[in-house]
Amino acid sequence: MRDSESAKSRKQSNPDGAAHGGSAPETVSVLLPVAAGSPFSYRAPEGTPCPPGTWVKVPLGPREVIATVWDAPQKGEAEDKVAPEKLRPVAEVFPAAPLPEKARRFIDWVADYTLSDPGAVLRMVIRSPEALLPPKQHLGLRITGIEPDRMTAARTRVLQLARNGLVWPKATLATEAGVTASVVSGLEKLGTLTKAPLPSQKPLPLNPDYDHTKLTEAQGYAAADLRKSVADGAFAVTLLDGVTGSGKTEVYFEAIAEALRKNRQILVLIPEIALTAQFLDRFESRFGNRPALWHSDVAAKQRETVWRGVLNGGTRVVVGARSALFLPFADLGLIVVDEEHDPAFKQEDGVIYHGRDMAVLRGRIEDCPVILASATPSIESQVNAESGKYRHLTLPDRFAGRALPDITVIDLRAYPPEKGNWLAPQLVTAVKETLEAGDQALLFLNRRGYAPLTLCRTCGHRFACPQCTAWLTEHRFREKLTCHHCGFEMRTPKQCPSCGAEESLVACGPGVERIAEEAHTLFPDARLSILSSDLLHGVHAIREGFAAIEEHRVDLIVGTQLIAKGHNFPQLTLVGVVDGDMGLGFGDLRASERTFQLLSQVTGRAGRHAKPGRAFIQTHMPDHPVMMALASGDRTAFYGRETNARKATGWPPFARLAAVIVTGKDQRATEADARALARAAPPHGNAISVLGPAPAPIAVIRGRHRYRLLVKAARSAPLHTWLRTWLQAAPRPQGSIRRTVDIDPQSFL
DNA sequence: AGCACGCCGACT
DNA sequence: GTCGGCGTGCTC
Repeated sequence: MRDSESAKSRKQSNPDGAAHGGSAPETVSVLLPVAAGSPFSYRAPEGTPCPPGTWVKVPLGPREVIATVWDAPQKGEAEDKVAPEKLRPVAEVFPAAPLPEKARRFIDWVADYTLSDPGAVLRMVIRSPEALLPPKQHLGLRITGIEPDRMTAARTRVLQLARNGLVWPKATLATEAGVTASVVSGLEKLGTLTKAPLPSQKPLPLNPDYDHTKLTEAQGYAAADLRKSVADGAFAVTLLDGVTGSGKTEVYFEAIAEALRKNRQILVLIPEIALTAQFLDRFESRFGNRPALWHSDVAAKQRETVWRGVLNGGTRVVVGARSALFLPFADLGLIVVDEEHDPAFKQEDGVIYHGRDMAVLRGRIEDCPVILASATPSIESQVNAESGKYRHLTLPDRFAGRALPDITVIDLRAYPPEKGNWLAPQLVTAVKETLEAGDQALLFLNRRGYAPLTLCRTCGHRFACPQCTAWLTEHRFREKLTCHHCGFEMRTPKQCPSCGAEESLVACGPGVERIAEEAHTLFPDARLSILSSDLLHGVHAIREGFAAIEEHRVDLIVGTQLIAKGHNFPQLTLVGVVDGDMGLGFGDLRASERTFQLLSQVTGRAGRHAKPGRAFIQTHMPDHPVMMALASGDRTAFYGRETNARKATGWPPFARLAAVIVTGKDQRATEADARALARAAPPHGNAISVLGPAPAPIAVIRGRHRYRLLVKAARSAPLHTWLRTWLQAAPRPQGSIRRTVDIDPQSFL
């Protein structure tokens, strides 16, 4: 990764943890989970030591907040001057283990790197306040030996169970005895049963040697390499690069096994929570139990258990979304980022960061190995691997010698679909053959809904979002027109709101629902399923959708990118990409890379088991380098070409970018602020250039106008220092205008 | 982040 | 005349 010049000079921790100062009242520096620049000072509680990392509750204005004692400022560092009479005392000291020094340094570095307040980063760490208190002792019931006054049939059944002498959860005892809770309560009142603490739930043991999958020679070689890296224990980044189906997961499981043997903690980051179910199954069959799970959908109670377990070290393995990076690990020994190229690792609001990059940063701070796994690495990681900055392990073959799917590009200009349809004849034939053979086929289109635009045939009225620069997408099943940027929804009207014409509205372009409609007409007997995030709500629905495919309860699947990632479908032998050009149209610097990654991934779904697979990509640009690379399977050539193009034009990873987005309600004021900001840019020679401002591609979102400045810096330039100077020197934004800095922007919307 | 203060538009 | 919208600034 990059250097962050000013972070290096930031505070080192204060190893003895003593608060500074002489005879003055003892104060502690406390970092609050609020956007407040620097830590605040509080009066230290008497008699309770508060070394850095201690979790405390402190008064803040009219309320109390949970916060963390921070390292005292070093000599020469700006000290937080606050009048002694303003000092308020720490309200409470939690008995939990302190936030480890490395986690504190991570917070400081992330704040520094992303130009955020450290408090905003701390807020991402404090995600389960309940976990700071000792776990609640759960009480159950135990038999005492006191005989009840009368015996009944119900009481006999309860006592038969309780006679084993164990402590029973009340509800379990009642259910298993087939009685109501009142029978059990009655016995408790009589003294026959008494409350007793239930044994605490220990994390399930993970056995590094539970199951040894037979590895291929290439896998074994890579696994041995990773095991050694974990055994050494030092920071090193390895790009684990293998085509879809080459068995990357089995390989990094060996690294996890090694870290388990060393009794270290392990963090596995995955891009989407929809992928967890299958991952957990594979993990369990390798290690005998499931790892802890961390993402936004995990229930509060479970989250509390995981957070506490991570802090006290009892939880060994966490699998989670990018937010898991901010868990307070006691002793992290390995980080794995699976599908490291995935755009979902980028957090786009609040503290804006890239999960993969922050994982590498955390690995460096924790001094532990980091594994980046992908079949289609990001250009960034690929370049780092080629330059020797990252170690590079390659798995060339599909597991058990299975061939990659045979990919055919369909030129839509020469072989268009029938009028009003979206599937070219060649693809229709292939689907037909596949279904007749009793196999499954997938039609992929990365667009939700029925149609991305609706217009009136009579007057030309187009349905646009009232608060965004975007057309409304028709969702025919829900009979709604919706905006995918702000969530605006309206019922699909019967008549045109502009000219009043009836039966005049037409859908333009396809979404998955429309492809499903066409597929149903073409293959009326096929069992059809649509997999799209807006039709499957929650982890369970998605899991059920996947299960239906795995168990061959559906024949033909129409899906968005939800289906592209990480799943094995044994009977799936055909993948048809409806629109291979989506995403190539915009002038986004990563358009080619993203398209190549997504289409490699989705076509890789075909034929992962005994049967060979094939894939068809419909395109208007069969000569585009991305299409040529996919058709020929020449990945190396694609990466070479893309890397050279970036180098020649001086774009990342050969330069560094930062975006400043200026947003506001008033278009003119917003544009004026963006221009003023550009004018205020300090001199910077050739190493740093400011592009823009230009209206952002989506010029209005939620009623806020958006202008964008792009800062392009040589890799050696002091980008962060320069940005800070710039933003501090620029005139304060007025009114509702906001400036957001995005370091290493990924999306150009 | 909250939360209060303070300044301008619509109305119980 | 008030109610309440949001812009602004502060919290040790």
